[in-house]
Amino acid sequence: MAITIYDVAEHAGVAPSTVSRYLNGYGVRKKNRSRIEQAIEALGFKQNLIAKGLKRSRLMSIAVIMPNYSIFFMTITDMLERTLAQANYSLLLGNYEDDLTVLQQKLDFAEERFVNGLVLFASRIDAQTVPRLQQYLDKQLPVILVEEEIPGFTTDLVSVDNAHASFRAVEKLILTHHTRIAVVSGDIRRHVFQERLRGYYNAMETYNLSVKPEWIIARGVDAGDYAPLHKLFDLPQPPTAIFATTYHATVGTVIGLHQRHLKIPDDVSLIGFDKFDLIDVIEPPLTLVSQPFEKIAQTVAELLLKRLHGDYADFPQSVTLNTQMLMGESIKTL
Amino acid sequence: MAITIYDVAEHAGVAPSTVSRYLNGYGVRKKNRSRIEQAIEALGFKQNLIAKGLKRSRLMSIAVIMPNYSIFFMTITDMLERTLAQANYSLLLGNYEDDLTVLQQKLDFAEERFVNGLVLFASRIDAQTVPRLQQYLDKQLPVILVEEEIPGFTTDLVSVDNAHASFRAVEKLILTHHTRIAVVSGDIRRHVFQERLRGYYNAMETYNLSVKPEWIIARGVDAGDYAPLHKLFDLPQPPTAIFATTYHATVGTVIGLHQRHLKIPDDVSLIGFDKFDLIDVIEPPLTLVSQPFEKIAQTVAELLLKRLHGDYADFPQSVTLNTQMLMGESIKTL
DNA sequence: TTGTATGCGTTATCAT
DNA sequence: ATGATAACGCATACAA
Repeated sequence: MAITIYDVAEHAGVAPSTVSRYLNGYGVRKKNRSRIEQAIEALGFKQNLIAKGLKRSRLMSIAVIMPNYSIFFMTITDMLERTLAQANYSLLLGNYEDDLTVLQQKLDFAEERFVNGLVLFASRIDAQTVPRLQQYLDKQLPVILVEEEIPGFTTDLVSVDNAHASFRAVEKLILTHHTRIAVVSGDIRRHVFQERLRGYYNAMETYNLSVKPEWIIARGVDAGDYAPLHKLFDLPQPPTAIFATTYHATVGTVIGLHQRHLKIPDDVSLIGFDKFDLIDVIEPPLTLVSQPFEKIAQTVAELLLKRLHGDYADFPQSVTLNTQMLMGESIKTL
Repeated sequence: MAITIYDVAEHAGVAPSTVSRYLNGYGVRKKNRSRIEQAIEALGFKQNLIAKGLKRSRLMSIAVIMPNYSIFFMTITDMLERTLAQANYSLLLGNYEDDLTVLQQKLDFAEERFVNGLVLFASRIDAQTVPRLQQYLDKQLPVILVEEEIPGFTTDLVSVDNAHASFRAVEKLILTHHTRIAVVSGDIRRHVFQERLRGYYNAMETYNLSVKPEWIIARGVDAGDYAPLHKLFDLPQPPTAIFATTYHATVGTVIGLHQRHLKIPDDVSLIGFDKFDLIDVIEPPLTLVSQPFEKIAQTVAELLLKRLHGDYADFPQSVTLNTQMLMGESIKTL
């Protein structure tokens, strides 16, 4: 078969266990070390991850589980892959389709494959799943939550300042004298979008502006369904500005407005969320709340690696990263 | 530790090897079978994939390697995951960033993890990588290519009728009396886009229409760079129709035309490629060449599973699936 | 068909 | 610091 530590040991004139120790970073006499290194080089030896796994019950892999394969999750995952691959971890991908039953299956699936840890993009995860996740932690399997916390589950979390970012975004509109500001929100059942909506309410309240319920489009502008958006402009006093709290809502709003022959920013001002490639193609350039994807991925990876090394000193960490406001030309000063 | 086949064997009053045989679908006496099943149920036994892997040198996983995490690849991957998970295979994801050096690394990485097979989305893969891929095949590791073949490498391939689909698309424009038809193409270095372009040329030639070189925008309308598109309409005789050969090109073209205040289809007719969710949001509904994602994924999975079962009877298979033309309202009859 | 015994490649325990 | 040896959980050659 392949080259094993026995072959290396023989070639180097030491015992297999010494080779093993060398490979795992234990102390080895200088002379032996160089001989082993030479043998490894000469023979082209590579560790057998399965055999190692059989002892360790871990396969040097990280489960990355998300509610769907959207561009946001995949962007983070992509960056995660680069960092973790360097640390010799592979990614085991899972899509739980926003279904907690499927999530349980994926968690089982991942554990049966002896993953070393879990990165979970949480979406509407409730108490029923918490015990299952707790089992991961109990088995010393780190769980890092991204974007959204899970009520009742204490673990590391990497998220952004959703409420604050939204506050600033809406404030920006208010300071340019907009008072009738509508919101096109992502799925309001998700905590992250509730937070962003909360930022909106806070801003409106802070500046003593009243909010009409009909200004809040709660399910976003999903595939083809921009009727809610149109209703906005059938109001006797239509909004002069829109705050879109997610990428899809942003793009959907742009097209919907276009469809209605409303020009940005002349007829309606817009501030959106998330800068992905397709957004560059929109005219005028949009003013956007931009999430630091690279930084998110980096933070997740660092935190995960730290836990994998057994360092739980600062557990649980909750890292909140700052978003950035990209100034485009989609806001008109009234 | 966990429950092993030894525990099951003891509980069932048989030898461990009998349990193993049962688990692997070999003949077992009826009485023993039911006792084993009962024991498994009672003990909550689950196979240890690592131990199994140590014998088989395979970890019940499939490497899915792609040049980037675009929506096309992820859509297929998503569907692949569902089918393969049912067959107890996990997906090991890799992004080779359109870089053949990285691809080699990913191939090594996957093999070190003892994947059972490989699904490869090929993009501009040349002869230098072929020997490495051939090694996979030589080790009985099936390699299924998706969308694009690799010159000099013989293996299973699942693709769509790119040239034919493009021919029909352009023909559709021609039959509605368009003669000046431009193309916004995906990266022309990729075989798949060359094929689509070929379909265009074929159609034009078939109908005795001449093609001006300046009608061919070869790099697509990438992030923000729609200058090439604008140049089209600075021509003394601008095109009356555009054929966009990829999703990005399609969306980019829509926005670019909008930017230029050209209306679809009144000013310019458009036929694009690929129907993803965001496209639903475009007005008017576009006429599109639609790829059968579900069918592609299904075919890949079936073919892969067949190979994994050791059935190479019809190797190599080249399955070409039919695209569909979705009739929208983006073509004007002149 | 079933049981026994051995090996897959590594790590860990125990001496030395 | 090093070497011999026993696991880890399963599959299989061989014998029965």
